[in-house]
Amino acid sequence: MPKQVDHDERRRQIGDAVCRLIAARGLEAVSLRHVAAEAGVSMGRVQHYFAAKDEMLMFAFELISDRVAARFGAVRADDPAQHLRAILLELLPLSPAARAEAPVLAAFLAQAVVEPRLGEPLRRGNGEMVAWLAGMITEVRPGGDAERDAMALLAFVDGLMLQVLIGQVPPEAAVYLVDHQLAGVLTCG
Amino acid sequence: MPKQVDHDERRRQIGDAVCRLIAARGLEAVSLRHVAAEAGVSMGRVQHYFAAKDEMLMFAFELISDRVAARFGAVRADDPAQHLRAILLELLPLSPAARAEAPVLAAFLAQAVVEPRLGEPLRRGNGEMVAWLAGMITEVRPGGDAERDAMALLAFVDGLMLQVLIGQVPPEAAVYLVDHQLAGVLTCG
DNA sequence: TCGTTTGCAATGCGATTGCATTGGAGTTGG
DNA sequence: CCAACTCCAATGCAATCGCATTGCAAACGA
Repeated sequence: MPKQVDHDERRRQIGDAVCRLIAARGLEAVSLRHVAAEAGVSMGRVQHYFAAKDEMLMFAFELISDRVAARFGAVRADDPAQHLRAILLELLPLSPAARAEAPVLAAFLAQAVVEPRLGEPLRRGNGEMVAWLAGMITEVRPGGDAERDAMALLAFVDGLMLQVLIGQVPPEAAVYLVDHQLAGVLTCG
Repeated sequence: MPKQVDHDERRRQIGDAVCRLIAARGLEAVSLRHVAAEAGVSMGRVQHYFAAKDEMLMFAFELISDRVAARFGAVRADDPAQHLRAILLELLPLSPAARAEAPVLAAFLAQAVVEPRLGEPLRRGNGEMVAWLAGMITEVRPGGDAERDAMALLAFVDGLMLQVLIGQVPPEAAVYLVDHQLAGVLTCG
């Protein structure tokens, strides 16, 4: 076997550069040359690890999806209600990690409107999220349409994420809104 | 005065083509040539009415903003609560007109994350919307933090619009969710 | 040592981009 | 009639795009 490098690590570095570009200047700024420059590598290397631009973008999408999932998985809480709240807040661009990932998510979310290949994994991820939220809601407040409340909560934090990203809602206000929304779900119907 | 045409009408026709392109294939499909082809005119004409691509995109943004505002203005209801509900439903891609405009709004919304010049008018429009919603909420249910509930409602329907657009939530379910959310706001805290 | 395979850098190519330029058809005030 | 002005079609141009091709350095098995 000749010269060997960590293939996955190289792909991850390039995918990172793609995400940074999307976060800073949007999806339309992603070109092979820009990605190579952002990653500090040659364009030949980018082409060596990704056969086509589209494959690179899909990899970047899976990369941030996995990263968001990892952040969710790292959330710990004693109380189920606190766990629920922590997860919802984790979706908002409050922490540095979330602030870096949220613009990328928003860009892919909008792209999914006109690109069915993005919509499919996005729907699956959202579906799992709804199922998890519904389970948590049932645990905290048995009875009632937990799945409906889970879908409503997810739509709410998704929209709130965008509002915070465009500077419409300051982060502290977003936390306040989430808390009130959550209270409404868990106490009222 | 030499040959005269309806300048605003011509700009509107081209702006319409831009919106159709965005709705069908996203912002990145907008090029002078594609717009000209979609509008059924020559590229020279597009250039004659818009000095730069950016100006054309901003015009398209104002165009759909005005159109959404017009749809809101056309909503009539006897009951303030019914008025509130009708406006919220009008934001979702349920009617043919809203279905055509929502993908365009979503594209500009995502673009506003990385383009401050879009964020400013978007924030102003959202601010007016929140003020109106808060007024209606106060009218239906005096007392309580109406502005907070208005912001929450707006974030909720914004997120729900995206969920419907990507096929995550069917339209009927969206109506059901809006009704329940509204009931929560107007009856509980 | 030598051939083979991997990992890339470099360059080229056709297509497409936004925009500038040119020129002419059509209309009207002087 | 004609100079002037609007409207716009056509074409050109430099830049950038995604992708293909080429070639070579490095590393290992034989």
